[in-house]
Amino acid sequence: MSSADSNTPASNANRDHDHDHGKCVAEALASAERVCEAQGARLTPQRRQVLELIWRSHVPVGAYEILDAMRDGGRRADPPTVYRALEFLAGLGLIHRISTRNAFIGCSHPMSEHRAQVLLCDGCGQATEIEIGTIAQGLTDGAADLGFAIADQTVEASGLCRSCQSTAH
Amino acid sequence: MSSADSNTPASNANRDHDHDHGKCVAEALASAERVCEAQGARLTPQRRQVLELIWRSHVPVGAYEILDAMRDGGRRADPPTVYRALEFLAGLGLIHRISTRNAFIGCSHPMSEHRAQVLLCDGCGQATEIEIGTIAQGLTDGAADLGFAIADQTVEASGLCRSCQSTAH
DNA sequence: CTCATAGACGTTATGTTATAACATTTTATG
DNA sequence: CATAAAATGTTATAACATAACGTCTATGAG
Repeated sequence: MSSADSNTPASNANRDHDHDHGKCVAEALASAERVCEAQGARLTPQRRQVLELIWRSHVPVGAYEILDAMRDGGRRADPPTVYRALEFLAGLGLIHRISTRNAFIGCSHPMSEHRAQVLLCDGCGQATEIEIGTIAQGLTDGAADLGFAIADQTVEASGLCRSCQSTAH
Repeated sequence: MSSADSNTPASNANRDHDHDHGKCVAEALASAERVCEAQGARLTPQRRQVLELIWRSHVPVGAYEILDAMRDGGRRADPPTVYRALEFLAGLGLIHRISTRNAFIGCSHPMSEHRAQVLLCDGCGQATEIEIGTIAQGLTDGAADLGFAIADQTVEASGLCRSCQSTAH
């Protein structure tokens, strides 16, 4: 087995560029099955395919890339098909929308309630989901001081991951 | 003069729904002049108009709304005209792009270096820029722990502002 | 002054992302 | 099987953004 992976889905926060990605995917699909089961939701073949396509890498994937990939796979598909699947998956917390990129990534720990943050590497394009409780809470509290009740948070940062810093000259 | 305003541009963090908005606009334009002066940048009539249109309210404004407003004002305009002005203004920190809304707001304290957060009310639509240093720093530090060097942050939260909570039933 | 330059702006066309609206099929269930 | 709800198909269009290239204008060097 490869490099620095641990056994938890959340381990992608520390993943290497050459981690065992097959495992990421397998875990993600297994989690998805469990989440759907638990919620009484149906992970149809189409939804599953979209989820798999998103999990092909840790680079956020655009809706139309997914669409093209589905068509390459021989399936007939149109934008609403993809967006419906995305809406479904996001609703269950199985994927996250990356607002600054108009793209989507698989959620690395969909089973737990979380308010995550995302790091986006300008070098390799990979997204890394992290969860710093003090950020989510600090934002909630800071807003509350102004009487503002937060329902939803979007926290995205771009920059360079460790390996892309080494690579850069 | 109206309600709870103080004299600092940053006061919009606490602004009331019926604050003296003329003052917001006047201050914003004055700041813009100073920033441009300081940077050797030119606040052309067109750029100034876009900035004024963004400052018509604290609700994030889409590029095509700006475009329509410019046309209503009798000026001929096309999308690149607007996007160029937006790019210019954002480059100087005079406006911020709201990624989760594909829209823009005037920056409430453009003179100072800052890594702000934005609160978006789902009721009235207003955006409020806040600056909680521990959030920006916590994110930077948390990323650094993973070897990730943050260059840029996007922190947006949606929910209900104080007055929209009162209003809601 | 006039010429060269760079920045700003005009103009056309197109690329990219997302959703509205309504028809049809599939699935779960009584 | 009948039925209702969920999922999907289908067409069309809305909404957001930029590429590419041409023209104008302010400004400074000579």
